[in-house]
Amino acid sequence: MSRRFRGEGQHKVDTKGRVSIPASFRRVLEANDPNWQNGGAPELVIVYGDSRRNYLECYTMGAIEEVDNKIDALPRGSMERKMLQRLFHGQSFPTSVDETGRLVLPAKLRNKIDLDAEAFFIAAGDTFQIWKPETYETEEKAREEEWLDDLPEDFDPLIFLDRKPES
Amino acid sequence: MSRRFRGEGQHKVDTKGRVSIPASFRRVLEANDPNWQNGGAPELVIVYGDSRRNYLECYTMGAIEEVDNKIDALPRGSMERKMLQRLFHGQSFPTSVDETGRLVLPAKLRNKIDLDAEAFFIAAGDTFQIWKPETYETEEKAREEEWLDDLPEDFDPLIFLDRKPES
DNA sequence: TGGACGCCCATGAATTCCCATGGCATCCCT
DNA sequence: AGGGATGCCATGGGAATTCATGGGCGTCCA
Repeated sequence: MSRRFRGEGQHKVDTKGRVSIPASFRRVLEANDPNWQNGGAPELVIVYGDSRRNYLECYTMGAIEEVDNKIDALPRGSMERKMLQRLFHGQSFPTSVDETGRLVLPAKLRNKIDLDAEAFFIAAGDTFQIWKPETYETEEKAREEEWLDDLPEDFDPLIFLDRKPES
Repeated sequence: MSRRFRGEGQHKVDTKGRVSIPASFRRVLEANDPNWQNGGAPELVIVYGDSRRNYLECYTMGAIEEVDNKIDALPRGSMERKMLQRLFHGQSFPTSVDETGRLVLPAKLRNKIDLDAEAFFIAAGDTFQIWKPETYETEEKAREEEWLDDLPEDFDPLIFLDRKPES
């Protein structure tokens, strides 16, 4: 079925660190978990990264496997490979969604992004992210505004779609 | 079949947020949904955007896939890519038209464009838009009038067809 | 021995599914 | 041409299911 996540949502985090994920995200996790079977709990991998990253990035089993394959293809001992292994193998946390559609975020992960009572979820292609709502609001929105301010009043981001990427 | 939507229409929105879409739009959605098969419910993606946008934009599966591909082609980590991902992956809602030809607009989306008992539909190339009738009337019509006022009495828009856009 | 975590159950609200109606237009038969 | 019969269209209502969220109880282990 669908390979990409779509949509956003905000859910409560209880004292145990349990948090529902948007229902539509569950469907994507299920569809991209080769071991998933009806009724079961889909697995996923949460990549939390180094101290500078202030959100959690969630990969479907299919997506993380793709990443793993790409890492395996890099020359052994190369810096790139080391860095990516640290990020995706070291700074990550494999888990699964329970039968009621919830994820359990261990204290360690919650503290890392300073999450308390609420969590904000947003789709980003073939992964989705979990943010502390305030962080998302201030950091990301601010960055967005700033960026938009450099553009004409009635600018429509869509023009990027039809422009060749520069760089 | 036809790739573009054509026409406009107005329909009632019931208390559950259900609203019929113009019948001709359904044919286009069906024709542009690779997974659609006779009798089934065509899927679509509703992009609602940030707080400044006061209408909903509906993409056929074919159209949204094109957008996705273009986003994938942008450099990872670029601002453009992030912005477009936020808009098309985050601020969007995947759904489908049911067997009776209706769409269900969740409260969140209805509130966003302040929709109540009626919804106005208008074709826009390979997408169509949903407006609160009053908003469309005041905002869009006004904008159109204003624009026309700047042009000579006997101006014919067809001239644009053969002219390169100025950018 | 007290968290941290896994598992089971519970509930109100939102959402989906299924069925129903009246109105129009079209098609077809006599 | 008259007059159904047919079929799609717009809309409504209620039942059934899923969601988001909360609480309790064992258990493992530091």
